[in-house]
Amino acid sequence: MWYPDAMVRRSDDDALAADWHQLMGRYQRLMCALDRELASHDLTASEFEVLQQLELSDDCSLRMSALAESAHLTQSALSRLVSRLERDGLLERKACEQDRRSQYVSLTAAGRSRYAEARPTQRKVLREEGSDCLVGRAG
Amino acid sequence: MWYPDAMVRRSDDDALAADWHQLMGRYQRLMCALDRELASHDLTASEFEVLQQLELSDDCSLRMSALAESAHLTQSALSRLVSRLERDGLLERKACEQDRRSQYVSLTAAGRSRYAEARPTQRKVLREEGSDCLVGRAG
DNA sequence: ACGAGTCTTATGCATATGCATCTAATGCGC
DNA sequence: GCGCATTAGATGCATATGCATAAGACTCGT
Repeated sequence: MWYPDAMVRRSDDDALAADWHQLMGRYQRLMCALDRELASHDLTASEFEVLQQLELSDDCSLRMSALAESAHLTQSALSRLVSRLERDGLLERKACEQDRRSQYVSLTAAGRSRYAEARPTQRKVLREEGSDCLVGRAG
Repeated sequence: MWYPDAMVRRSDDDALAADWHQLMGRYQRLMCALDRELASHDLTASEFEVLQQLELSDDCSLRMSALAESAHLTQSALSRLVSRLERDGLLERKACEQDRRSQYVSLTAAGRSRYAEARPTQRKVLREEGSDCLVGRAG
């Protein structure tokens, strides 16, 4: 069945809006719970995510832009977040030889162990708060 | 197959984490796009959501607590958000007769028309940015 | 009727975030 | 080699947010 551009079927749009509404709900609930619980490890959910992406990377090291991409953060948000974690000794910036505009970010030993400590907490929250809204959606 | 509490199957936890990672990505991308586009109507995505929940309510009026719940916002976030929209004349607080702790929030005419103006923009963003990560997930 | 406990909303404070912009470095055409 | 466009990352600024708490209103037991 066909519809002109200017008259997209109302129900399609509304289904999309309903999905988005649901997505917001899941995100807010999980994000708040994670921030609250991870606070005991002095980490926010975003910070944890950055540590995790580094841990999962080949040599625990990524370029800023790649890290921003994989942690779903803005370039500016990542820049500041990395500054915080660097100040706390959890990771370090290293200049890139090939392109002196770029920086490599890598986990320190402290960063790896902080991540190891925090991971069970994060997983517990995901199990407790997210089992009804995450499981089976990995596709 | 059975696993002791302290040793939940690694793959289950990791699947949950992968789902959460994906959820974050979808949320961030859509939220940013919505904020950017809705700015042309002087609205944030959260503000739009509040207007929408009011519009969808029976008499365009809800108690603060109910509104916070249905818009997926913290009580404090909603309180300030409502103050902003009230200052802009898009909605108004009304005292509740039965319980003088409570407030009713209701759309003004300006609020309803602002919502009507903004909705096509929001729907357009959902269609363009969200078609690949929302459709079919309404359940 | 009084007081303890609960609920509803507002607010002080600290902070994370996005956008716009800036600087420095790189690449590309000529 | 020299400009010009592009790219990487840092930062000024304004703002939205969460947590903790405050203040006022309600409830219920005694």
